[in-house]
Amino acid sequence: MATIKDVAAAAGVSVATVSRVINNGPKVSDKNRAKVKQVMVDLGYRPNANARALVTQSSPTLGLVFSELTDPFFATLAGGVEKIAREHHRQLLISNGLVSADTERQAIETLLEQRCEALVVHSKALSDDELIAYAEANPAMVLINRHIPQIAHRCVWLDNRAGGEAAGRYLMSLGHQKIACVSSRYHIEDPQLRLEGLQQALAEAGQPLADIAIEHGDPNQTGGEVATQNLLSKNLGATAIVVYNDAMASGVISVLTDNGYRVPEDVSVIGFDDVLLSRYLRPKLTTMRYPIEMMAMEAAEMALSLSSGKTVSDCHKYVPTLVKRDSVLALRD
Amino acid sequence: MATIKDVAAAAGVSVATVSRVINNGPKVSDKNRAKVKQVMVDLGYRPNANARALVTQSSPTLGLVFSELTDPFFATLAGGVEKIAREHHRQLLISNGLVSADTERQAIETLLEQRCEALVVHSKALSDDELIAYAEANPAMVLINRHIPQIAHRCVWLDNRAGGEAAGRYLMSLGHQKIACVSSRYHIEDPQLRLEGLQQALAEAGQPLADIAIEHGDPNQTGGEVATQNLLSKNLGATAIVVYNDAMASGVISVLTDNGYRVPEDVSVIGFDDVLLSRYLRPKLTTMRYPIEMMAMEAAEMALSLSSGKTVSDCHKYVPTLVKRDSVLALRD
DNA sequence: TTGAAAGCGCTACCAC
DNA sequence: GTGGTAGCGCTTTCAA
Repeated sequence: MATIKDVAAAAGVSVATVSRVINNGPKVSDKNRAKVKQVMVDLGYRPNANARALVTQSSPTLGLVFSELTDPFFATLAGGVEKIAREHHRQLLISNGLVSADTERQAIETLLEQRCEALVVHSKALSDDELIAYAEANPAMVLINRHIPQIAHRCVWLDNRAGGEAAGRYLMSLGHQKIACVSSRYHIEDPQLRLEGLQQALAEAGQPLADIAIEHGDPNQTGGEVATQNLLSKNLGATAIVVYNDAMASGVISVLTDNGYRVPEDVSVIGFDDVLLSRYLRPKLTTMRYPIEMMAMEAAEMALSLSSGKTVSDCHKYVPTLVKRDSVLALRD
Repeated sequence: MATIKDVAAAAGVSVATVSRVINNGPKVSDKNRAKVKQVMVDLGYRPNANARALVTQSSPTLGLVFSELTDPFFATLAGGVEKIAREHHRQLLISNGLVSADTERQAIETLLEQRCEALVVHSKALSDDELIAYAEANPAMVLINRHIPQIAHRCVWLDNRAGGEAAGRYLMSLGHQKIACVSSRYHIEDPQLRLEGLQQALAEAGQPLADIAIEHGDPNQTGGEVATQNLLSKNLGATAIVVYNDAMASGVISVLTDNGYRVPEDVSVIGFDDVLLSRYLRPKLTTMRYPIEMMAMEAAEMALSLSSGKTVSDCHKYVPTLVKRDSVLALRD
């Protein structure tokens, strides 16, 4: 592959001049500029990004650590980050953290070795302390979907508890009194927070959630199916079910339907996330919207701002909003 | 950030020795090795990947050019590539081609500037000639979802035509005679090929697809809905509909249901792709499986093999397979 | 087993 | 406007 020297030699100018042309620098005669450009094309010259990064001490690259590209939720997250990277003409480097502490650490380290100028990290496995240390050592690193008070200004997060509360309040406002919950033991804190929010809302209204009304499952369709079967066998007589996420909710609806319950006429179901899926389900799923794409975009913008030395505001909390579709029925007006 | 010189100085050895330790090279005394390792930790030293890439003339990086992360189909593609990259301890660099010739070219150029050691490219907008030129200039570049005869050994592709044929044959084998098709004008050739396959299968059986039975729409749920409304207004009396992809099929089913047609009792529907969605739909969607993850994994493996000078076999054609679920009814046994 | 030094391709400074 | 050149952080000879 041709180097800058080859171009300089072929064009009969110095490497300095070629460099100026590459970088659209000033002070190059039109004649030389044209000539150099022509030679670059003829030789198929392509500047070496690594050499550039080495000498400028930074590469126009945005690193992203997260887990499962295949999961629609994470795909949307990645899509948001990619969009911002593209707008800013930055390369996107992706490392999978696999939701394990070792792998997440490894993923961050690799990206740091690449000298990415900015970093968006989705970490659920690393400790607060370790992330704080990373954040302090790397000014252009932003956390997404995580809230650590000491570095709050570097965290873009969702108030899961408020989401759980809102779901509970909404159902109660429609007259639901017997409410059940399909939660998850997914090894992150989100399910627990959503459940706590729900419990608090119900407790405040004097109709607390019975322990027996809570069922756990894997955070996917099958998990929702299994949990619902368990729930049904308890014969609770719930009129509404609050579910950890939309994927589980699809399983919930499926098992309810198979067992002769109509949704929402007999049982209302409310999901969480508002991934694409929720619009494909029948009935269309009422759910708490997790504005993950918007959050990912903000995280990426923040990281890029920080890398250029700008300061950012110190609160990036998002609150889930209710998306009313067809899976919840009003028991009264 | 500490450099190799800092480490060498602090450890009282030369940079050459430090380099040997970094690369697990031989010929370093245990004493020095331990000492250097300790110093690296103390200083928070992290090798500069750019400097390394510069001197070794290659970086352990796999580049991927494709379009929409958010689309489940592409997310699965990216997931497959990511998996292989991870297994081989390669970084993943992603560039969005946006299905436009200029952007796709730009995306490839950027990746080439990074001196990626291998490249997987999903291009629908660039011409055969241009891609052939790229492939010849870059031995470790592999195309996915595209078949160019001159560089067939570098193409991992799906026989869309065979998929259309198989769908048609299947429906006819179940006794369907009035078959309609919801296709797409998406600016790539896939829809056309699938339609041609279908037409051929029907023609061979002497029951050709009427022009009037073909409706086009955007390749998404809404497109499927609109196309189906148009189809219904023609009053064709079709007993089965072959749809371009699963997302459209969801729209097809939805409009059919809203208009009082039961699926599959009144009308059978068959999709294409077998994305996650097809299992969430009710009825579960019968569809032609596009083994995109497997294909993406093969493409990534191939690119990596090529980059290390290995040769690869010269045929990487995949054929869609029928996945029987619940949206197709047999009119006879 | 160790170190000195050349050089990867480029940018940016300084001199002209 | 232009060119010479130091040096970014690292690997890899070659000598010792």
